[in-house]
Amino acid sequence: MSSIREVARLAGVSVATVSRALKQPDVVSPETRQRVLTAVETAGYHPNLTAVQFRAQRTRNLVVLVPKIANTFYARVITGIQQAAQRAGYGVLLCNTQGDDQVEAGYAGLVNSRQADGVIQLRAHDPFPASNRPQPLPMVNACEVLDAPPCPSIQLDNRAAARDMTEHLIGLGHRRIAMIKGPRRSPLTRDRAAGYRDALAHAGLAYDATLLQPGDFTPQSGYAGARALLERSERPTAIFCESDEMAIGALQGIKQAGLRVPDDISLAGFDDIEFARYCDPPLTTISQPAEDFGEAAVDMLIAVLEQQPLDVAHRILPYRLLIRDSTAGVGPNDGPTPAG
Amino acid sequence: MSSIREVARLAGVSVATVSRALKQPDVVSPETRQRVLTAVETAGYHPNLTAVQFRAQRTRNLVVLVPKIANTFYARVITGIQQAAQRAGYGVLLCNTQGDDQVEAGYAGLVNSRQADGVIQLRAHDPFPASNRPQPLPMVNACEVLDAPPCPSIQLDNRAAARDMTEHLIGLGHRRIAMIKGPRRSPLTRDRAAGYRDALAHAGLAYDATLLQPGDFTPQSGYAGARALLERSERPTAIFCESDEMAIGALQGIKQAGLRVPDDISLAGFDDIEFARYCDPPLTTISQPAEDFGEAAVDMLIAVLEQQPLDVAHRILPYRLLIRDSTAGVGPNDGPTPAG
DNA sequence: TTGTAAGCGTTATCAG
DNA sequence: CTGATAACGCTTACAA
Repeated sequence: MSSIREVARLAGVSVATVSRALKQPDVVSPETRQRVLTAVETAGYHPNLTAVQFRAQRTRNLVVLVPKIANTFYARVITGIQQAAQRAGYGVLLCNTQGDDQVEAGYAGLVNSRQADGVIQLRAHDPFPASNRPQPLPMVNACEVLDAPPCPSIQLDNRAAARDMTEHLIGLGHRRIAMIKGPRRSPLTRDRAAGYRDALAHAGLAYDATLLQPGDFTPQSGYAGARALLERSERPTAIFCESDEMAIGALQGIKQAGLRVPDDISLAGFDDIEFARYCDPPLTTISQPAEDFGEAAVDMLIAVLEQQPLDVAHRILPYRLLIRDSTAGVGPNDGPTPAG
Repeated sequence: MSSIREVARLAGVSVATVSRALKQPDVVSPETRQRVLTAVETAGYHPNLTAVQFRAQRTRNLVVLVPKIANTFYARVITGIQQAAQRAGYGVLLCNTQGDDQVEAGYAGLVNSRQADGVIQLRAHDPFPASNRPQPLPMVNACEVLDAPPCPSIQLDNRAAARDMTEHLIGLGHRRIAMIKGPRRSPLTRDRAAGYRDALAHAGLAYDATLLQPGDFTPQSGYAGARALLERSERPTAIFCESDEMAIGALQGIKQAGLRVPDDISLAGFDDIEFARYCDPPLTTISQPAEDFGEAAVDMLIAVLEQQPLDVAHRILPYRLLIRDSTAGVGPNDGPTPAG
């Protein structure tokens, strides 16, 4: 691999001139510039970016901490991140963390070891151990956000979205609305559950903790949650899952129990993943601007890194209630229990 | 950020000793080592990896060129890549290329600019322009492989897998078996179509080009392909899609046409993505060891980079025919047209 | 407009 | 066992 020195030798100029000819072309004479360009060509020269980064004391690389790359929602967020980063001239180091604190800390260490300039964290957890915490903190927290994030953040108003969905179900006449929740610790779960309670309270409906099922955002847990709910003596007339993946599992569980959606039971998801509209029936859900999360995260992180002021440190992105065919009015046998 | 010099100053030793204390602890005296470690602690020192890479003239980073990160099959491959890379002490630069030659060439350039040591290419395309092609080529081609790859490769025996699936359908009594294909240019498409023809020929069935529909691996194209096939006067009794995502779209198309799977028509996919078993009915498909592709690619690339001999330069990974509920025998009305 | 030379942080070599 | 020093490739004062 030829270095700048080789080019300088070929062009009969100093290395400084080569550098200038490439980085500030207008400051060298046209003839020199041409000679350098030719030499670059014949030498097959490519600047050594590692050397450039080393000298510049920054890499223009961003670390992205993703709990699970295979999750289709995160995949969309990542797509947005990549696009925005490329546009801004930054590279992306994608790290699959499985939500493991240790692994996250390790990857966050890329900033300490100056392999990257900043971190985009897609989980509600601070990956920087108190011991080696860069100042100012080059981080942005997106999607699942800490309660008091030590950095800029971008999230959905999960509580409002869940309230809207629950109100949609209530509006259809549902009174026994179950919820299959996400991971216990997640703020997402807490906020969506809060929105669900908000809607119940607002409609004057009793909150019944036995209508809540635990889950972990996987189809398997949705399946299990649905089966458990259907075994109750008084089964719910609607199930609201905190993610589409769980709803897809729940849908299978409901069908295997011999019930129909939405005739016998309504089903709602959250996220609007690609397969939601290919479900049978297509899934009513909340659509999130996944790619926008990624773009916004990159823009804000770069602003932090380049010490530009942020107009909003904590952004809320809009959602949409997408009513498809998996939710409908309660059937004649599912309404309020007749008196007597 | 403190450098090795700061640590040396604090410990009252030379920078060389600090470096040794950290990298070859057994070569410095215990007391010195202890003093250095203490100094590292109080200085909050982290080695500057950029400097290390610069000096070592290698990064221990691998570039992965992914056509579409949001594709669930690739997501699994990536998961395998990450695991294997981490185990081997390599980092991963994940690049979403959308199958764009320009973008790929740009990312492959990370090797030329020494931001990465090698490339894992998941598409049948050589990302290195002839002009700047490193020698020896630090690349591995996995999943969708070039016909004469200029580097080690890992792939499925797509032709055999498609033949197996087609034979499964023929064994069920199907005679009019349609295929919804992947992108025209892809070797995957060509090989799977070849396997389909193999099976037809072997069973003495006529090959009917009008039973082939174009597609691009998206659910949308599967939907469109299915609708087109069902409009034929003599509709097929089975549809074999070259990917599960297309099969999921096709399934919706079939249902919307008022037909049942598998009663009226059998449907098969390819890949065994997570949602395949959550389809209604669960999808018969070919399962691929996606994570193994990733791991094998990393292992082979590292062998290339570290100039270790490869026992097999071109690996074939095993598939499994997964018979679920979307394929069944032909119905009484779907058999060979009665005479007269 | 161009050249000289320092310096980024690390490690390897060589001398002590 | 430890220290001094050169070198990796590049950019940028500063000098010419």
